[in-house]
Amino acid sequence: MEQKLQELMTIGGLAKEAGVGVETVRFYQRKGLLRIPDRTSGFRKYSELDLRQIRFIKRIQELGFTLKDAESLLEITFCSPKTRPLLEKVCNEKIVEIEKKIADLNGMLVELRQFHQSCGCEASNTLQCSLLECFENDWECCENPNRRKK
Amino acid sequence: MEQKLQELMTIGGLAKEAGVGVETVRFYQRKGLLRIPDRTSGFRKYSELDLRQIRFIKRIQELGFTLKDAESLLEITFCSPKTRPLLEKVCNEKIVEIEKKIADLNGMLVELRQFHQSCGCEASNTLQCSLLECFENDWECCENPNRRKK
DNA sequence: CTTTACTCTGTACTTTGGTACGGAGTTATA
DNA sequence: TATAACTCCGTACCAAAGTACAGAGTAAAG
Repeated sequence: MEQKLQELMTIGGLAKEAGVGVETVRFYQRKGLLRIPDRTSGFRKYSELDLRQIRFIKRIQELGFTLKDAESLLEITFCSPKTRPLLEKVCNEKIVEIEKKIADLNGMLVELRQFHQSCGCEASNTLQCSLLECFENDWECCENPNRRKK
Repeated sequence: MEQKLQELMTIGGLAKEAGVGVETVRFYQRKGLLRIPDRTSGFRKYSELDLRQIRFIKRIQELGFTLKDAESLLEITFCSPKTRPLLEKVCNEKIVEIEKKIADLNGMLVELRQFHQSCGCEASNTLQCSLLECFENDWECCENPNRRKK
């Protein structure tokens, strides 16, 4: 553990490395997502750990989670036997959540592809159909020349 | 087209039918997402079309679009050959976006499941490892006793 | 005919995830 | 040493998508 050799970053350096704004770093600190840093003559000093943590947060965010989620994931700092029950719970919740999200997105994808094929792209050369109607008629309005199913 | 027979709804009725709040209807009107309704003695009167339109908006929203997207989709009232290129573009962008999101989430799921098995559950009786490290080390930190791969 | 339920307008407030700004102090470069 | 570039703090602001409220008018039921 050679943390003495580690040169500390200023907030601007950290922000640049992490690809976020300086204000964002301070915002994360206010939100409790970053530990309160040491200071040298008033200036915040950050270590590699803080950088990794911001990257972790950004990663979590990209996956569609909120900062609150990121916070709870960061709370699972160590998975020792003591923290395991909580950890397992949070993990399970997260897994279920992600599975649901994926299912939802797959549903959307199916619908969008249908729309793209039937209305937006290949079909409907001269045929006019309203998008509103397409939705309501399960996208059968365009492909099917004798529409008006109801 | 028997629009004369159609009995018009009041804003509350519309909102209830559409499953949204009264304020939401007025908000949509302000935003230009609903046409300006006729009035009888000051009260807004809505038709079936307005109801269908709100349902459309809600559906679009569920599919991960914003109100702005909904607006632009509503502008594409007809998918004629003329509007098709734009429509196709919007669709494609959305599809790519969703596909990327799903891929990311699947990655996350794999990671979380791995973590759950190796750290959060069966394994790691006395071993301590941080979630942060697990992420960074492609989850080899826990299963593999001789970790520190780099 | 009164009371309750609804509607009207306009403005203000909410949450999430940041951005921007003003006026001061500090550090690094020329 | 001067000057640019950075940092400090607190506050205010932004967009999205609503939600809430005050004070007024209207409509429908008993």
